[in-house]
Amino acid sequence: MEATLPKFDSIFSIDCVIFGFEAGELKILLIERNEEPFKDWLALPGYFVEQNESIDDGAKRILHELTGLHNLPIKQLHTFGEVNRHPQGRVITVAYLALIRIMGQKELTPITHYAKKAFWHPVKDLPKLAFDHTEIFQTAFRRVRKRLNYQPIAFDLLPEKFTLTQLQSLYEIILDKKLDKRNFRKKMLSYGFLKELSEKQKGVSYRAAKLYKFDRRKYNKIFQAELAMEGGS
Amino acid sequence: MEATLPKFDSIFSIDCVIFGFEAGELKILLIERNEEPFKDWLALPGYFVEQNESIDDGAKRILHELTGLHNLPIKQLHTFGEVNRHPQGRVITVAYLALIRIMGQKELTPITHYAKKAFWHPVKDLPKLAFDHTEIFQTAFRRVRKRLNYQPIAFDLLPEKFTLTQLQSLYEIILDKKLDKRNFRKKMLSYGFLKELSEKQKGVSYRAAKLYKFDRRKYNKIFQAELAMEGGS
DNA sequence: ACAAAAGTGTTGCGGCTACACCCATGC
DNA sequence: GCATGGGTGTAGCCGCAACACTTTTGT
Repeated sequence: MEATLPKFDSIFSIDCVIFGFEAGELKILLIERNEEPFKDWLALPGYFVEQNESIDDGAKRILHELTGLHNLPIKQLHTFGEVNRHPQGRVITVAYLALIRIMGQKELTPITHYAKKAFWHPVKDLPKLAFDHTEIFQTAFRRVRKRLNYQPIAFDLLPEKFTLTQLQSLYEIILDKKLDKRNFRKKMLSYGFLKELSEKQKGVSYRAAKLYKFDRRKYNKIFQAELAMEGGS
Repeated sequence: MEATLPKFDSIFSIDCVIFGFEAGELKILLIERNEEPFKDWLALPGYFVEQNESIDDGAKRILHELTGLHNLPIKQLHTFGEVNRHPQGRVITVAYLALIRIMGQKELTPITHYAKKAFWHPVKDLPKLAFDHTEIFQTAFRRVRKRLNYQPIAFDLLPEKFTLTQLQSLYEIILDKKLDKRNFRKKMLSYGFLKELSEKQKGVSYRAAKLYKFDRRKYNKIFQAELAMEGGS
C-alpha cells in the first residue's frame, strides 16, 4: 500500500451500551476503569479499535475483553465525534448497543487489566460516567424506548420463559408509564408470536401464572416484509 | 496533553448522501473524483476529517468544499468500518444524510481540486460508485424510505409551494408503489400541517391545482411529544 | 369538443382505549 | 378466610383501504 493517506493523530474507539433486566430492574453493564484518564470512574465498556479489525469485530472483542461476555448481538448505535470528548487527544468513538438476558452470566470477569471489574448497574440513579458516556447512554436509552414500540426487543431481555405480567412490567419500566393489563395481553397475544407453554410459574405465594415463550420463527414469518426493510440500516 | 494515547495509522472520513428531487426524479449528489484512488470515478462527496473539528462540523465543511453548498441540515446515518474499505489504508467513514430542495442551486462548484465536478444524478440507474459508496447509498435510501412513513421529510425535497399531486408522486417514487389519490389527500390534509394557499399552479395545460405549503410551526405543535423523543438519536 | 389532471365521499374492517370483576393459590 | 396477583369481554372511536365519477382548464 502506498503511503498516500494523510496522517493525523486520531484514533477510534468503541463504547458499548449493554442493557439487561434483573430483579425487576433495567440495568446496564459498566466497568470500573483501571487506567487514566478517568481512572476509578465508572464507564461504559469501551476501548480502542485495532487497525486490522472491522469496527463490528472490534466491538465484540473489546466487550469480551472487558467483561468476559462472548459474541453479543450488538448493533451500531451512533458515532460521537466532538473534538474534546477525550482529554488526551482526538478519539472518535462508535457506540454499540445490545439487549441481553442477564441470567447465568453473573460472573463478569474482565480479561484485560484496563477494567478493575465489570458489573450490572440499574439504569435508575446512574452516577456520572467517564468521558461523554452519560450522553451515549442517554442516546441509547432513547433508541431502546423508541424501538420497543415496533420491534420485539423485550424478549432479548427477559428469561426464555416468562409470564405476561413480567413482559408488561418490562414494557412499563422502559416506557416509564402504566399500561392497561387487558389491552396489553390482548395485543400481545393477538400478534401470534407468543407460544403458551403448559408449564406454570413456580414458587410464588399466589396463583401461578402461565409461562410463555417468544417464537422468533413465527415472528419472522409474520413480519417478513418489515424485516426485509430493516436489513442493513 | 500527555502522549499516552496509542498510535495507529487510522483516519476518519465523512461521506454524504444528499437527496434532492428534480424533474420528477429522486436524485443524489455525486462528485467525479480527481484523486487516487478511484480517480475519475463517481463517488459520494466525502473527505477526511481534520483533527480539530467535530465530525458534524467536518461533514459540513467537506460538503461545502466539494460542492459549494452551505450549511445543509445533515444528520449522521451510520459508520462504516470494514478493514479494507479503503485501498490505501485504514479509513473509517461516518456517513451523513440530508434531504434538500434542489431549486436554484444548479451551479455546483467544487472549491477544492479533489473533485472535478459535482452534480445531481438520478437514483435510478446509479453507476458503480467508488469505495463502498454504493452500499452507503443503499443504507441511506432504506433509511429515507422508512423515515418517510413517520417524519415529514418529503417537504425538505419539494419546492416551498407544491400541489398535492406533486407530494403524492414524491411519496410514490420514494416508496416505489402507487398510492390511492383520495386516501392520500384525505390523510395529508387531516394532519392539519398543510397550509392551503390562495395561489394556483401556473403554466399547465390542464386544470390548475391548488398550491400548499408545509407549516412546520403547526407540525411542531401537533407532534411535540414525538419530537421530544427524537431529540438526540 | 376533447384531453388531461383536479377534486371529491362512503362503507367496512381492524386496532386502540377505557373500564371492573371473579378466580386460583399459598399462607 | 384473606391477601395477592391471574385472568377475562365489551363498546365506542378512529384511522385505513377500497373504490369511480364529475369538474375545470387549456388547446
